[in-house]
Amino acid sequence: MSDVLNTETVIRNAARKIFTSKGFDGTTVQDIADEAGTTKSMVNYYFRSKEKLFSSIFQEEFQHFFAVIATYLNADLPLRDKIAQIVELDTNKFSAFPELPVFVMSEVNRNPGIVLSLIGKVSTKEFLAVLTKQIDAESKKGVIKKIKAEDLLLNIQALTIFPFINRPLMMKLFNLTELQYVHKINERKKQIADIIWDSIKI
Amino acid sequence: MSDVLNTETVIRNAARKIFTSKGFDGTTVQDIADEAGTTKSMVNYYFRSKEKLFSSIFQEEFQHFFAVIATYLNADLPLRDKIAQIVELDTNKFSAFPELPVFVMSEVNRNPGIVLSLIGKVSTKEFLAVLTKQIDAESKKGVIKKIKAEDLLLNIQALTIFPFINRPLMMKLFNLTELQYVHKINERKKQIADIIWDSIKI
DNA sequence: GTCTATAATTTGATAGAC
DNA sequence: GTCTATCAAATTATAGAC
Repeated sequence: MSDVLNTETVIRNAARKIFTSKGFDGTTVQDIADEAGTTKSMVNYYFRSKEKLFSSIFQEEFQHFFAVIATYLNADLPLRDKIAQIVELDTNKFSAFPELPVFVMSEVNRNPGIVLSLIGKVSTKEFLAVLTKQIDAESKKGVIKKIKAEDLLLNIQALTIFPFINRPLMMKLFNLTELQYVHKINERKKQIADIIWDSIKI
Repeated sequence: MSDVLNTETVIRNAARKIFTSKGFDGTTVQDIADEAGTTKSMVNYYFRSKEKLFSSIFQEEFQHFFAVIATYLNADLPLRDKIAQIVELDTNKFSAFPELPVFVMSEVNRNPGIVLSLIGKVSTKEFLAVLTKQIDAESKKGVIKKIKAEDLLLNIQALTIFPFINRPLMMKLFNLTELQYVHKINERKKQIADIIWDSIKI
């Protein structure tokens, strides 16, 4: 592994940084070239257009966004542990990449034409099949209520992700320092898992 | 009341429509002029600059965004009813103005320099004082757990608002029609109130 | 107040020398 | 592959006629 990255990689890394922090509309090719220490021509030479470069970056980030859930949704764990696991790992991921939720959510709403076509067939039926079966089994045993897997997932994501989207407002309105914000995010791991479990247990 | 609106109002309404749907970065003065059926010159004549016009619109929308909570947070209602009331009214509001959550959340993250200065002193201490006292009283009676008012509010907002931000993804990944989406949003009113109440009741 | 014209920059993208 | 130069279009904003 060389320490010197080739130009294409340098540009890609610069583009990821700028796009994820300023969005497609707020980013110029010049911004990316400056961040990469090169020229607009080089950006267009390697990626043909701003939109193609953006698409490439978004696709990566979107997969990153769903990576934890996609991996652990079908794990062989009791439901309660699975919920706690997903909340824990997603919180850690978004703490490491705090701009990821805003990036995905903003672009999906602001530039659906560019973005939604990239998402393609995630075939949600399969995506949720194992979890649905698990809920079915545990609800027949009378351990939990009968709920839709997609609703369970929506509530987990809402409670986990919203604070990352709401962060500037939370810090402003609740007068939080960066440290207090991070502390609250970590405290929430257990709280969220409890809220979700309480909402489905019998 | 005349049916004919003056130019300033027409421009303001056009600006609200374009800004809330495309954001500050995605909007041009020309877009607004076209929507208003006038010229760029007129937009700048009345509002001096794109940024000043945006600030004016954002301030209005931000107040709109918090209107329900600000009104009902200190209402004289049992906590359980108050929670249900806020979820119900906020859901109705965001159903009528579906772009409001994305607008506020995106701009707060993408253009904090323009936006956060407009929010000013909402003096959260006062904002939450009554609710905090109410929680204190009911928790001393042993009816509910002892929680921070700000955390309760955060969870209510997360569960209520997130589906409006996540809407394009939900519709795509869960294969929902517009009608099914609206139906789910309305079903969630009771579900959210129950989730929140279950999470704090003893 | 409203318009046309235009200034001054910036944008995304390409041409062409090396 | 990398650069400079350049294009055509678009951008925010202003000047000035009416």
